[in-house]
Amino acid sequence: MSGLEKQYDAAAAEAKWYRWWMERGLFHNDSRSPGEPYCIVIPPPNVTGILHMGHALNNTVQDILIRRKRMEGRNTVWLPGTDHAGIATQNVVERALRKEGQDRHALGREAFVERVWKWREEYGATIINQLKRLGSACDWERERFTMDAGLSRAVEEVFVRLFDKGLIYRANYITNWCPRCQTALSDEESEHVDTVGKLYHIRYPFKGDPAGAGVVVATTRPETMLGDVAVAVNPRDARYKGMLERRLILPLLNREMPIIADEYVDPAFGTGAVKVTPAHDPNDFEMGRRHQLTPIDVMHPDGRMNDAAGPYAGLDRMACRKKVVADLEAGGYLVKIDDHQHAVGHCYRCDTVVEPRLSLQWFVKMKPLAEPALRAVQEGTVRFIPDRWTKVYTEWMENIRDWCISRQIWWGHRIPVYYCDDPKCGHFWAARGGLPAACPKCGGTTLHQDADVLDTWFSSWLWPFSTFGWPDSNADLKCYYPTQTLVTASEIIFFWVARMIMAGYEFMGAAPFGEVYIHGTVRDERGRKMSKSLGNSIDPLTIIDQYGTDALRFSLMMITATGQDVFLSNDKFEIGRNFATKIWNAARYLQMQTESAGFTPTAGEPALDPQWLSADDRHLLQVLHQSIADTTQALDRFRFNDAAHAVYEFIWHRYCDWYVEFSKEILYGKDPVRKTQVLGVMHYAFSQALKLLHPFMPFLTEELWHGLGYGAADDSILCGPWPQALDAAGLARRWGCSPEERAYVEAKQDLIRVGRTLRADYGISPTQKIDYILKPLTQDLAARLRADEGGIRNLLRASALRIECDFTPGQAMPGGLNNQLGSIYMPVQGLIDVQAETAKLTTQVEKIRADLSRIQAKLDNVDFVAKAPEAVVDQQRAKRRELAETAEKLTHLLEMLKG
RNA sequence: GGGCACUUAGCUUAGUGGGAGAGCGCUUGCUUCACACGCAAGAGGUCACAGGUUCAAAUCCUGUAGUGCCCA
Repeated sequence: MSGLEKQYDAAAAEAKWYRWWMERGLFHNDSRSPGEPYCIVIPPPNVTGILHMGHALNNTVQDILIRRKRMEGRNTVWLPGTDHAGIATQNVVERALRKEGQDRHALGREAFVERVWKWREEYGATIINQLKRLGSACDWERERFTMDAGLSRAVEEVFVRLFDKGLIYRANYITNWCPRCQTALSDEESEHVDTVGKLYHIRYPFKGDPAGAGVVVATTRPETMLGDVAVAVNPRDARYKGMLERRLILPLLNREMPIIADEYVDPAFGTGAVKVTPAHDPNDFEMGRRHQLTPIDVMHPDGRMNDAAGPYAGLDRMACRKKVVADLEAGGYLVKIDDHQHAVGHCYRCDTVVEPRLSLQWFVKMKPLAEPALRAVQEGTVRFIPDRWTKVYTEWMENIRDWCISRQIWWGHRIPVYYCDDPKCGHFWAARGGLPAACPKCGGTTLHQDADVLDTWFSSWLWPFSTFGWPDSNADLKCYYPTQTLVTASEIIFFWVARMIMAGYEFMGAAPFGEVYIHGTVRDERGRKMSKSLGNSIDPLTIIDQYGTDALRFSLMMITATGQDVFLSNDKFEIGRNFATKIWNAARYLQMQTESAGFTPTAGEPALDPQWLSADDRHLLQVLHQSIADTTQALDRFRFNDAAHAVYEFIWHRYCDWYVEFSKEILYGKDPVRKTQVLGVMHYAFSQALKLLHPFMPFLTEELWHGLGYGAADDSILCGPWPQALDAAGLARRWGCSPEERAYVEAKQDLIRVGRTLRADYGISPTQKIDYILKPLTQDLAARLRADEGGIRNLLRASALRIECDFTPGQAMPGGLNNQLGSIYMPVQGLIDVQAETAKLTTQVEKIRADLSRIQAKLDNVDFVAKAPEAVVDQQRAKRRELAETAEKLTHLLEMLKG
């Protein structure tokens, strides 16, 4: 056992032990490893990403689960990796190209994709390395990337199967179009932001009556009027009866349009008449279809107006809006402009306002896939924690809409659909293994592949099995699928969790995991989401440098209630750092005492002879086992903050505050047998506590595990076993513990606290030794307290301690009371402030009398006595007795004071 | 517009029917032989508001107000 340095060097320990774990392959398992499988797949971070606090929270939780299960002897695999983040990564590389004065179109598709791969080789490991700094016990031999050959093959396989089943189709439809990224987005990728916009009321005159009242329509996007093909009203709307035969003239473009009747129109909204723009609005598109109207697309993919916009061609959509409004006003068509709050879709990648736009895209038919996935959650095969997410999931699944999976970008899995270029044939089909030799329909050999790539989530939804080699069958896939726990944030329940469950049933015939733990969102002190653009992020790596990885992890867990959002500020991380320092110093004390006693510690349970154990020893052992039970149970219930609190409370407030202080009397004393016993208790308790703490603070605990010599040089704390809690019977059998004795020790601690308060009240310096007198309630207690006299004296910093059952103060002196044990007096010559002391005791008596009368009122209530459970009534009676006794004793103390 | 969550000490919060707890901050004293990133003692709460259920409500129900999130 080498001496521990005065200061814990977190950075050194982190580098040392992570390498050490890796070298020993402690994070790796396979189907041949012993134990029941326990597997987690990581929510793959974007390859472009850098670690933020959300990742820190997410991965700390996973690491705690994995390390704990590993210690319990399970065959654990935590599978890590990254996703290729199609749009985000393409954006990053395009930005780099622009800086060089290039663009991807000039470069060409093949060269561009090559360039992205090069970028990924150079920067793609950033977040992986950051996950390692977080201490993540991932099985790095299994690291995957969604663009790997294996995962790409899985994507192709899935596409072809769904295509052949008729679940993938191609259609002209209104999709969320990002004019900046120039691609379609899925509904989930368009984020609605409440915006105060304008509602423009525009008059469309009747044909032949240009100055007449016409029909007034309202719109939030006036520039889309250029694509109007009709105006719709509700058929039951009396205001428009008889107008259906008349025709309207579209202002600015002077296009003649019909008025149509459609049930969709809400007569109560605005004027009850709506413009119909099938190429730029999903509802209008449906209406257009119902009435056989030909859509007019007035916009280029980049958001500029096209030739169909006539004089507005070439203008950006926002500039066009201004000009259209000005022209309408000039022409006398603008009736009014109201403020209007509505939700506007924004691209989740670049925050550009999304344009609902008609385009030809690929979709997945979701209803058939959703059915088993919905059932799985309703039947409890897949469980959400906290439970409330079940409802969110269910509602989304029940109203599921088809998934737009094609993206007009180059970085991603290219859609494996091939077209026969023979104009007489026109066949297209999905195929595995690249460009086919000939068209299966006409035999033609001029073929081309679809230009689009797939949504990144189309590869992520296969993650729990594609990462294990699917579609090939193998031992690991059989062993680890289904995985056990998925840990993620609520933001991607729809994007990812729901779709994984669907894919699991469709392709593996089983749910991909049994439980989904949804943790909260990391926010700043003011409750705002941390984001780069707000500049309110706290960088986990800065925190790691400043406080250490363990401090970051432990602090996060201490302040994060299950499933609640977490509010962070820099100084919150002091919790973990201070705790780490506390533990370090407790270890130094233990090591120091161990060395000077010539004691050899062991990791396991020491041979403790119950006949030598003191009440305080047994108390600590009981409290330890309570803490083991509490921590274990909290972890089972995903109550990470409760688990962290349980360990913190034990180490700091039970072990350090009381037992270490108690131990000094013996360890600085002369009884070698007691020294051995106390050191045995301490090493046992400390080593078990380190184990409980290991999932939270992996580095510090490994450092101390070795530093205190608990394992062989090659033995890691990570290898377990996880501590097993003894129940009351077990504790009694093993060490002769009893609840009664536990209560005695806690009463003794309270008595010491009362004595310290007396000292503090009289402003006596902690260093000044003074006398105390204990007056126990019974001779039995007197005997017990005498046996503990040295310890009590030490903790009170008393020069002398008299223990007398029949003590009566000869003069007024400060005193205090413990219910179970008796009174404590502090004989201070000439210092007693009778008035202050009387006031203090009087307040105490008054408070107790108030409590007493409340309880008395309860017991006088016949309904309470008749209807409340007997145990509760008994408890109240016991309490009444206890309070009455206390009041009596305090009154006695008061009388003494008066002399 | 629909749904979900939250409102407890100055701050961050735990606590799902029977004694209001913790961490930080604050006050006082202390460089006490592991630790000042510490020790000891202490102050501080009409549990958002209004009703209801119950012998009993921070806790269950209804409503109101405020805050946040999700969906349309």
